[in-house]
Amino acid sequence: MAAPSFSVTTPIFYVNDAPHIGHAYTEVAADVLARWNRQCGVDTWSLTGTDEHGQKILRTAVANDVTPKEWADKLVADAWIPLLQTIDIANDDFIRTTEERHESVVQAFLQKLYDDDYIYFGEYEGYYCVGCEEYKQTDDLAQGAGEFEGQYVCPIHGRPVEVLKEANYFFRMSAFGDRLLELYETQPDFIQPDSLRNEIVSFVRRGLDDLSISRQSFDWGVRVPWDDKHVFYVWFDALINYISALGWRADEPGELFQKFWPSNHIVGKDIARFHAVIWPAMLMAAGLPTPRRVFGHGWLLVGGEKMSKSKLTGIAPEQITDVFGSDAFRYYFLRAISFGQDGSFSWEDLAARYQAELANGFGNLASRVVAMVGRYCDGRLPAASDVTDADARIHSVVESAVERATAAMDRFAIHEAIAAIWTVVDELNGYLTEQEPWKVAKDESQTARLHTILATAAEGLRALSVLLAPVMPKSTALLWTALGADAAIGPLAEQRIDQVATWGQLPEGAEVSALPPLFPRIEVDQLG
RNA sequence: GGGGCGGUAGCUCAGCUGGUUAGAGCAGUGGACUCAUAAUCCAUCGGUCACGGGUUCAAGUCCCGUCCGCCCUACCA
Repeated sequence: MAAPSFSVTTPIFYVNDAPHIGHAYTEVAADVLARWNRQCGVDTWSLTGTDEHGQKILRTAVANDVTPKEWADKLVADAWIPLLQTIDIANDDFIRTTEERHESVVQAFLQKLYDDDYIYFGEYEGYYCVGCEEYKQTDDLAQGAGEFEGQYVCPIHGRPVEVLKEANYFFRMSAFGDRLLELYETQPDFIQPDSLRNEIVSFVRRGLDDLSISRQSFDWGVRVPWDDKHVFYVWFDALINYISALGWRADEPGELFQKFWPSNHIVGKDIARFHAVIWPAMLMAAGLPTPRRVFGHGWLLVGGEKMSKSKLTGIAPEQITDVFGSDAFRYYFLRAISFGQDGSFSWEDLAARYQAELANGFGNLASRVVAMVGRYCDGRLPAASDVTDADARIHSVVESAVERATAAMDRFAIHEAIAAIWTVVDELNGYLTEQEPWKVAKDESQTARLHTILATAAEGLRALSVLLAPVMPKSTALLWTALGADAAIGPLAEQRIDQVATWGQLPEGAEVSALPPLFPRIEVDQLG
């Protein structure tokens, strides 16, 4: 049997404008899943990247008086790569659709479909919205007013649509309806969450049309290999990134592809259909395995409305990380929002959770334990001796948290996993208050008891560091070092989640060093 | 037009196949404690479960209707 492996992708982001917290949310979720699996000892691979073709980018570039490639290069360098730094993403690869390694795979993939008669030449006429990059049915359109009087306008972009008549290549997607339904049936978690699955299933049940997959009205795209007057439609080009990055070839699948395909796709629910219908149909046509899972997360609501780039309600991730840090960003969005559902964002809620959960809960817990080991044990980790029910209870809470968090992460229920882990924070704070080590320390006959309490608390922090490392890599690393764990048992990133509940890993005498506040209080006037 | 989702404490949300006095976190209030980032711990206040009917011994939980918010999707023209 092959070694367990896990691969996860984000959508590749359209480089037409700057990243907002919705993009960052997707990135963080995928990153946490990747880091978690990696620390479970699973061979893991995570992918993100940028989507750089299409008419919209061409037009934006022209408007800015640069070539589309120059425009894309600039945004990738100035905005999208830095985003990954801002929110601390540890991706294994970053693919750009303008890279040769991608374009050649797109051509090979579609050539194969063409050779096997899944692609044919046809004609299409319809209303086309440049903003959406897609054809619209008339009922999807609004009547224009004012300067656009008498024209159809796209309700999303508020701009008139264009009538296009194109002779294009079409993909025979209509042939795959039954096989897609069978896929949804036999693999119920192929599309998650269930609400989204239901939508997709009923969409496919109504029957699928063939898809126009090429354009000849402009040339910013991957050239159709058998007809150089055409370029591929941007979505067809883009979806293939998931296997081009793995080095797939028509004749030679390649090592990465063999090992990591099929991947798990994390996407916003608005593009779930591309990933759960079109993409698997393309893969079926090519005779390749369909994705492991397509998970559509919800939208971030700001003031009750979907945050969107076209409505300019976007918040830049740095606005948050500059004040609260990347760990808090990662924690907040994954903890406060049920993964898969829409979630409200507000500065008030962010600040409140930062204060209550990170500063007062986890951060302060770390401070008090480390400070007591310093004060009462000269900074040397003490050993536990006679274990009371209270001590044993800490251990069992950790065991239960690991079990529940692992089960939740397997379902991509990230918020549930974090909630399960957080029971350890709450339990430890209560344990310390009840055991009153500061009182025990005043009685010299109770030194053994004092040591047991502090050793138990430190073990709890060790477990928390490991369990929370995927979510908050920076602060847990600080805590890990302060506990002396780095020197005693090795780097945090190498600690296994499936072994974290084994008690007593921190050795007696480990050097516990001072710890600055992990989540310093934020003054109100620092808020954006 | 059809289908789906949501409307539960000030805020954000749990409440599975109907079953004792509807829950959590935060915020508020009172108390305990001092190791810690004026942190922690305990207690407590707070809801006609959108509205109106119905089924049932029993409904937030099922059925019908209405209102509000959102999503998917058709047709006539």
